[in-house]
Amino acid sequence: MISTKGRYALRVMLDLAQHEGEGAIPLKDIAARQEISKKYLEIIVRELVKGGLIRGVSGKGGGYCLLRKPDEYTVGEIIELMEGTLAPVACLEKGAGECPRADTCLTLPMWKEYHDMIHGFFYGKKLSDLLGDWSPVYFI
Amino acid sequence: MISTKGRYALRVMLDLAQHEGEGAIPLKDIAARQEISKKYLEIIVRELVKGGLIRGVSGKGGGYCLLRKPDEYTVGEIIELMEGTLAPVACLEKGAGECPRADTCLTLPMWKEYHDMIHGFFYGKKLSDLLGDWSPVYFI
DNA sequence: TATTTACCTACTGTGTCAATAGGTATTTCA
DNA sequence: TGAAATACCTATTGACACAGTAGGTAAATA
Repeated sequence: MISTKGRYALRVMLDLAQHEGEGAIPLKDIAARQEISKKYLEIIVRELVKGGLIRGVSGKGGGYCLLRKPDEYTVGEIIELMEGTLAPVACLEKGAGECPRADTCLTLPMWKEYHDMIHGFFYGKKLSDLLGDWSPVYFI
Repeated sequence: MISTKGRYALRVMLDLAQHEGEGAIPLKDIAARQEISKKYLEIIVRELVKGGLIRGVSGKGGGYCLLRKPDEYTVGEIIELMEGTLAPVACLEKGAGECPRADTCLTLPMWKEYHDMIHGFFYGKKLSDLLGDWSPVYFI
């Protein structure tokens, strides 16, 4: 299961994308639209800021805004930042030492294949791919 | 992350598959080969028995055995039995009521796609697919 | 200077994970 | 018939993460 942190973070990013160009978006508004506790969202956006995905603007008229265009974010980087890892098993985590059973483990190849698949899935999706009702731009 | 229950259950099933035709395999032997606490494995095999995947034989000379051929098990049914669900989000769990935000949720379609993908991955893999060093059968 | 916002530290209840402990029931074999 | 080996069962536990809540400080604007 993807935790609420990962799922809420994605919804925050989408909310910011939907209000792109409107300046800093206050968390209060995001919390109201998304029907998520503002207090809890504070924790989530703080991690997004620390992770370099968004920017916070203090003071009156402040809020949060994207640092890139929606098509320059992948869903993978958002989810992975919040979840810590996309690895399905500990031995595939970055920085994990080689498991002593690795040579004979019958399941490891499958976990690798699975990991590659979900990694490809999430990193192959852009934030903009999830924005549904946008006005398409036609290249003439 | 897939829990140890799911991963250990898979290894137990593979161990049983590797010793198919040798009668009941005592848990003690499986625990020794897999280097997993026998006490903890007891919990896992009990669920496998209750789930109808394996059979237990009490008494001296007893143990556990598969109820089907290794190519008649999918990895999916094993993992799903142990994990409870393969759904990545609560609103996609079997028996979950429709989320009130479902109509406007920008992320739901992606979670559905993700769910379908991992479901297909695990249910498309047979237990026998993970057995490495088997003698291939050539169809002439 | 008042207001609005982000930003920060700390705390908490709940539940799951990953086992462990200590038994009882069942079957086989000598 | 009794000892041994096995499955089967209930209960307990420590650690940790999850999903928040509470109550503040700092910064910017009008």
